[in-house]
Amino acid sequence: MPHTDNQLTPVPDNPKTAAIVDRLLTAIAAGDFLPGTRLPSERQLAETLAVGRSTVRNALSVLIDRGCIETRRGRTGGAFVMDVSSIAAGGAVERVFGSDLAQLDETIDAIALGYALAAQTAAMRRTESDLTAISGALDEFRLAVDRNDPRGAQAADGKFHHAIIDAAHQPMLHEIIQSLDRRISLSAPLHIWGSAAQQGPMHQRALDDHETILGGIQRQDRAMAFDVSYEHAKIDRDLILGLLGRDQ
Amino acid sequence: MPHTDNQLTPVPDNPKTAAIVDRLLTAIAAGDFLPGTRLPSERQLAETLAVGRSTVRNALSVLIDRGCIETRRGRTGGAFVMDVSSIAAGGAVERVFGSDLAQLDETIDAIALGYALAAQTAAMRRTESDLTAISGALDEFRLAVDRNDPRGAQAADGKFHHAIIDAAHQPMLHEIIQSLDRRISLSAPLHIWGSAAQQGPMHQRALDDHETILGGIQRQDRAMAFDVSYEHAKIDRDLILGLLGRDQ
DNA sequence: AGTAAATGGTTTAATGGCAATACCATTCTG
DNA sequence: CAGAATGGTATTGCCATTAAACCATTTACT
Repeated sequence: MPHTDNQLTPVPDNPKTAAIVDRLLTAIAAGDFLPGTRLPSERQLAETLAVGRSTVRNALSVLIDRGCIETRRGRTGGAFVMDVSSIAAGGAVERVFGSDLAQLDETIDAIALGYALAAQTAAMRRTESDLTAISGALDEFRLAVDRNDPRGAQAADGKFHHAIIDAAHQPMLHEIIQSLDRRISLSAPLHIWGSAAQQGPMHQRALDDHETILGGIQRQDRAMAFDVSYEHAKIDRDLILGLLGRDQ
Repeated sequence: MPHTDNQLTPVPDNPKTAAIVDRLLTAIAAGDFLPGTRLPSERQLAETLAVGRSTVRNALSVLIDRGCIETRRGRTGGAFVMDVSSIAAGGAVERVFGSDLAQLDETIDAIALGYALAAQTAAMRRTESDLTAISGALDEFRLAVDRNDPRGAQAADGKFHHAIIDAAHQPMLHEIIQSLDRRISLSAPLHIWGSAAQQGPMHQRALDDHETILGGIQRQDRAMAFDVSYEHAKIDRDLILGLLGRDQ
């Protein structure tokens, strides 16, 4: 009965530094900067973000502390995104979500709903060229799985889901899903398969799901697209819980 | 094909003040503070938001400039939320969305999708007590419409939709919808019916929609819940376009 | 080899958002 | 009329942030 949600939560300190950390983690989580990749130079980030270089450095030092990046000097130096395993190590999940595993589950559910809504909407709005893009990404994924190429599979997987979101023709949906993804990814990157031991079964399940989802979108069967996407997104849940060493 | 969305948008200046403006607008848009209502005192806001009173005042002055609130002094003074018509006047919509009407449409579509997803999810997850809450809000709404009580109808409408979102049992969905609502509401409050001349027909349409939505949720007919909610949310689109004096 | 260029790392001083505090002006309550 | 609660104003100081140098390291180019 009482629906009094207080929006008036405290404002964080060091707001600019925090905002930069936020943006960089978002970009990393979104796959704009894959592990091993170099971030833009400090001077460039300062200009892009319209802040001083010192502030950028403060933000970068936070990311270094969290083990998300490391820096190298020299002409070809820079800030490099750490490998997934390095980030996942050291209990990053616990550091972010603490003991509140319920919130983690809730976040994953929200992400799953987001992807499912995207697939459902894509089923209604997709054009022929959308279908071409999705099916192209699926072919890539299948090829990478056959080749036992986890890196390629990861890239193709991102492309596939991205193509579906594009097919929903709703840019804000894209933003929302990304911002939700970030909440998980900053501690346990979604694109985590590269380090998973049980790649094989996961990839096979993902491949089946992808094919079913594409079929649903092609036939404009939105219930199918929704349901399979929803369950599919929960793969990440299993992976993360596996990381935590808990079976539930 | 190219899916390179740059997350690295500039960091705003005066971040704390901006954050407070943001939170207050969200709260207002969410209906936590209805028109005519008094906001918490400056000193109280400062404590709640964990900022200095000067910062709160800076934020309030922004809201005053935008015509969202006005202040009165004295013991019973404070910052009062302006009436809808006052906010809607003066081309506030144009000021925010500029000439980019496409983005406005896109935002409304995203909101509609959000409400529709909430209704669909509610259809799957609702408990008996959820149904009681929704149906209670609907009764209130019907009563207010019969009484020709626009204020009451507005309040009951908010309650109805809120109850549906609650029934989806996904708190983040609630956050997301609110943050989307805010983008519109800060310039053209969604709960705008109080000032609409064509209250009657709108209320009747809303009442019919509400009943159909409740029926869909009761019968767990998620397609029905989704579709009617989606179209229902577009009522706001018609209202805003009407405000703009454009027929499309 | 040697110079230039591009990067991260460091220091410094100036700026300005913000916090803390006190006090004034206004208006209602007792 | 006194007190209390509010918005409005002014003062002071802190510190996050900026800007501008300069240093250290590594690579590219001549």
